[in-house]
Amino acid sequence: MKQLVKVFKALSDPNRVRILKMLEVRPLCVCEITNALNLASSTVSKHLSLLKEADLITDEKEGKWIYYQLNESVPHPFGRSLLPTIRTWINDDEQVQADKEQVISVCRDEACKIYLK
Amino acid sequence: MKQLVKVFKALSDPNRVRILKMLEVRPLCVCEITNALNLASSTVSKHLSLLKEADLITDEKEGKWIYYQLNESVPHPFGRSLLPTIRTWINDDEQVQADKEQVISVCRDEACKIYLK
DNA sequence: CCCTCATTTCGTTATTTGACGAAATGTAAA
DNA sequence: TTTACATTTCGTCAAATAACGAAATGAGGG
Repeated sequence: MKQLVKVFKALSDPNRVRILKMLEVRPLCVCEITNALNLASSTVSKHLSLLKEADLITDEKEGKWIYYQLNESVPHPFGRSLLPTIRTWINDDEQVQADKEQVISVCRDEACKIYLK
Repeated sequence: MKQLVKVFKALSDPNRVRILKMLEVRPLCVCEITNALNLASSTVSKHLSLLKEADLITDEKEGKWIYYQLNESVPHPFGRSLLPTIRTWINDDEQVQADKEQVISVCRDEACKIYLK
């Protein structure tokens, strides 16, 4: 029960859903997500840690960056069922579409400097 | 997006999950649920209205009582997908099992007076 | 070894949430 | 038409949440 509720809580914030939908495109570093969501990086970091706590995403260090991605092997049935399902949801949402297009088109190096300006 | 988040929020509280799992057994009136959860009836009423707002349950007047039940025809894909899935989840949870057993065994008329004592 | 920069942690603040009890509402039975 | 009782609404309070900026941490390049 605790774990199930943790998963639903993780999914019950629009910014975290946006993050998940962006991660459907490819793994992203914090600064790319920060750039897209237009939030403080500390806020994005918190969102990511909640998603990670719910085992919905994983992180991987790569040099200076930490890449977050959808968890390919979620240890509980909730995420194993939900992640593929969510992939089919709200793909017609304007915000989600814009987020994904940005993720596809924007150069990471630039994105990671812009938001600090 | 708003609707999806509303559904996940509705599902992100253990008492509301318990309610949904109990409703898998049969429709229930507020006092039965109140009795099982051991909360104030006003609190239960609030939980039910959130679940109803998310279109996960429906209510139906029957004399003095209002029966709540799982929504048989949820108007959005989220609930249509989630309700059957949740039915397969946390059935080994002790609390959920106890709740369901109580729902099965307890006489409604008694349940509805007991909690007011 | 410094400097830069990505990320996290911490402290603060405003808002939301979950709980309660009291009061209001509505219906059925006496 | 009272009375009883199921349910909802309202006001309040404590705890959780989401946001921020500042400071701490960690890794790479000069």
